[in-house]
Amino acid sequence: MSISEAESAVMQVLWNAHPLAAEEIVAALGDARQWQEATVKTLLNRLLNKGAIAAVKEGRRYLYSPLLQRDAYVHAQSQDLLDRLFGGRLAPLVAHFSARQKLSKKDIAELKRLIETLPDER
Amino acid sequence: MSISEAESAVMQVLWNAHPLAAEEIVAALGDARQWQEATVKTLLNRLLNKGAIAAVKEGRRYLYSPLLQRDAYVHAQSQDLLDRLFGGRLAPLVAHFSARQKLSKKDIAELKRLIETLPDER
DNA sequence: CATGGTCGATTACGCGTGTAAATGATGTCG
DNA sequence: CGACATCATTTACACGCGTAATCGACCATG
Repeated sequence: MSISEAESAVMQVLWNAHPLAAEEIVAALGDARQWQEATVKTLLNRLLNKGAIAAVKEGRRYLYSPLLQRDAYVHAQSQDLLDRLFGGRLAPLVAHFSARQKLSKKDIAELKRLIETLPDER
Repeated sequence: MSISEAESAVMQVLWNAHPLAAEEIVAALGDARQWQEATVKTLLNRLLNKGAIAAVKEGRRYLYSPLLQRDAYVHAQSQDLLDRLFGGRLAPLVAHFSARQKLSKKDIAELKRLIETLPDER
C-alpha cells in the first residue's frame, strides 16, 4: 500500500511527465540516482503491484503512467508528519521554522501574501 | 543513524519526561502502542547503539534519557519532507494545505498572528 | 548458600526495501 | 528461419525494522 523512498523517486519522474518508457525513466533518474536499469525495473514492478502506476503496451515496450495522484501522495505524507510531530496542525510547524530562523525573506513575503488571501475568521 | 517509526515512539516518551526506567517507558507507551516489555527493551537497545539515548545505572536498573534533541529530530524530519516534496521551502507546503481547505479557522487565526510577528521584508 | 525473581543483553524471525543479476519472451535482421 | 538484441518478469540477497522469546547476570530471601 505505501510507497517507499526509492519508489517515490520513480513516481516523481512520472508525475513530472508521462507516459514514459522504462528507459526514459532511467534517463530522467540518472541525475539524482545512480541506478542500474534493472533496479528501476524492479521499482516499476513493485509500483505496478501496488497499483500506483499503470502500464500500457506500446509496440515492444510498456509506457508507464501514474495512477496515484501526486497531490494525494503529498497530502498523505504531509499530514502524517503533522500528525506525528505537530499535533496534526499546520501552525505549529510554521512556528517551528520561524523559531529556527529558517525563513528566508522570500519565504516570509510569500507567506504574508498567502495568508492575506485566506478568509478572515471574524 | 536514523530513528525508525517505532523507535521514535520511545523517544517521544523520553522527550516528554526523563530519565525513566524501562518499565515506566512501557507504561507510558501502553496508551498508544500495545508492546510487550521485551519489544521496548529491544528498541531501547537499538536507540542506545545509535547514540540517541543514554542509560545511567540506578541500583538494579537503568534510567534512560534522550541525547538526541527533540527539536533537532523534528527539524530534520520536517526539512526532509520539505526537501522531498516542496522544493525545500515552507511556503509551498502552506499553500498546499490552504488549497486543500485543510485549514481550520483556528489555524488561520494562528497563522495570521504568527506571520505578524515576522520581520517585514522591506 | 541455594533458589527464584527481575533486569538487561542476546538471539530470532518474517517482511519490506534497496540494489541488481538471471531468465524468459518477443521482435528484428541477415 | 534462426541468431541476436531488447524488453519485461522472476529470482536473489543483505540489511533494517517490528515484534518478541530466550539467556545470562545479579540481588534478595529463606
